[in-house]
Amino acid sequence: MLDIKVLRSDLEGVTAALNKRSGTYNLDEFSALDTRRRELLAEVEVLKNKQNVVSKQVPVMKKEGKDVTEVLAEMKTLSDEIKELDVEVREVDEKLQTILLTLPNIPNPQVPVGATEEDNFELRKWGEVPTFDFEVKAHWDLGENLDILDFEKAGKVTGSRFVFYKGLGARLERALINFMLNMHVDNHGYTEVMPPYMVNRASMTGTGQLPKFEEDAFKVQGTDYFLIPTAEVPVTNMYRDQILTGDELTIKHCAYSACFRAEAGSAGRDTRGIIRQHQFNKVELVKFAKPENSYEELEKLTNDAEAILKALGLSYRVVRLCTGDLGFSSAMTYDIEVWMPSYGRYVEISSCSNFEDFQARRANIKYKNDIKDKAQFIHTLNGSGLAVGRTTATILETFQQADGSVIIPEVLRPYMGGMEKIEKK
RNA sequence: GGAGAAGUACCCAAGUGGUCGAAGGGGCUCCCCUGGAAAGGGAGUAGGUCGUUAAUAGCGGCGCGUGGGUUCGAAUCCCACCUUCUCCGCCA
Repeated sequence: MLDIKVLRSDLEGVTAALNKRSGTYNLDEFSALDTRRRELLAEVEVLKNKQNVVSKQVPVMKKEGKDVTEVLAEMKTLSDEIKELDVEVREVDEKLQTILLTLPNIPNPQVPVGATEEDNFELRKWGEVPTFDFEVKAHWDLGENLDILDFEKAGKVTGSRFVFYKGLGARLERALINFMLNMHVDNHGYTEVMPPYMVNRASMTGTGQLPKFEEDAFKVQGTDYFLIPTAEVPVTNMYRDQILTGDELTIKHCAYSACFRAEAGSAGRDTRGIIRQHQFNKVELVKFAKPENSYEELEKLTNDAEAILKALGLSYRVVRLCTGDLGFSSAMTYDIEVWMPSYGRYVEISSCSNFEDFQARRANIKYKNDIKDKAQFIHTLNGSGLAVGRTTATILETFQQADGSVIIPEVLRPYMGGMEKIEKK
């Protein structure tokens, strides 16, 4: 959520900044409602003050034996007026709130202005793009041939965009989860969390999924719970409505979770394989930082995610998303894209963002250095470290052999019972 | 899921319609006492948010789990919901 005071003081500047994103934003309605709200408040608060003052006099008058019936009659009228105005205030407030909750974050000035992913800015590349002296197979073919991925059974059991991992496929996915978590906990100083996979409406609103993107989420029928689209939601909301102390920061959490996305409107994209599923595994990194060092923390967080790809020996690049490609809540995002041989291009495997105080304002997460200080909003950050299914897909494709077997990256072998290769039985 | 109990400030806790933004205790801060400390004595102690404003100054609105309602007036009465605890049921 944007700071209403900033909107008031620099409406044009904010409008211009938002319009660098995809979509167009007009804040005239906001402006009118905001003015109306303040007019109403000024009016009703004078009346409430009068009501408070007189209410204190009534018992005194009664004690003195004075007749209060006339005063009470007058107060009844006042009370009715207040109620009417309060209703109006509430209506205006709700409209204002809806507008505020549907406005995206202001891009950081460093974010390149652009319309589509074509305009993202490539910052660095790591590793050699793998080459093959045989015809490259896609991970879905490799997976089915090795009998470690089964799309057909998942289609029968559930529906499209689901998969069964089987045998060493399941083992590989699980190995990756453990490898990633261990590295973030042991080498990067994150505290592991296992979050709930369902969250309430307030949490979804806190991180920015609601109210605007309800159709992207799976709603649990008969409840007001949603299946989490990412562990970011429960982990960030752990600290909702809290004032943290300065010496607690930076808080760093990592969390494995299954993630659930309706992917409404994405039919036809990445339909084959495990790149775009309704349910997928992800290890997420979440940070709560002081504003003065949040961008430093974003660099570190991105490096922490990159460390996984380096250890696995997968070639990747890091791009800074342009304004047109930037997510709703983010002020700046680095995407890490891994080389996917079957696609013949880089594919997103991690998205690392600084939300600045956008989520903190929605979720009401603050901190103060000293007890005497005024509490201020913290900055929240998060990034995938990494998307596990996409990592599995990349490993299968990158380390495939001419005979259809796959060499297991060395760092994963301890997690795979020392096994070096996945091959057809 | 059923039955019961509870949610008051940093913590414990009193308060069933009016002068209650809220007794009392603990804690914390300051002062006295002391060579210094403890004990003892005294004083202070919502945080937040919204509006007004140049202002983190004043003033005002809101605030006793959350949201509604009744009333001239609600921590107190009514309704719904949330959370915690106890018992029962069910279950991994």
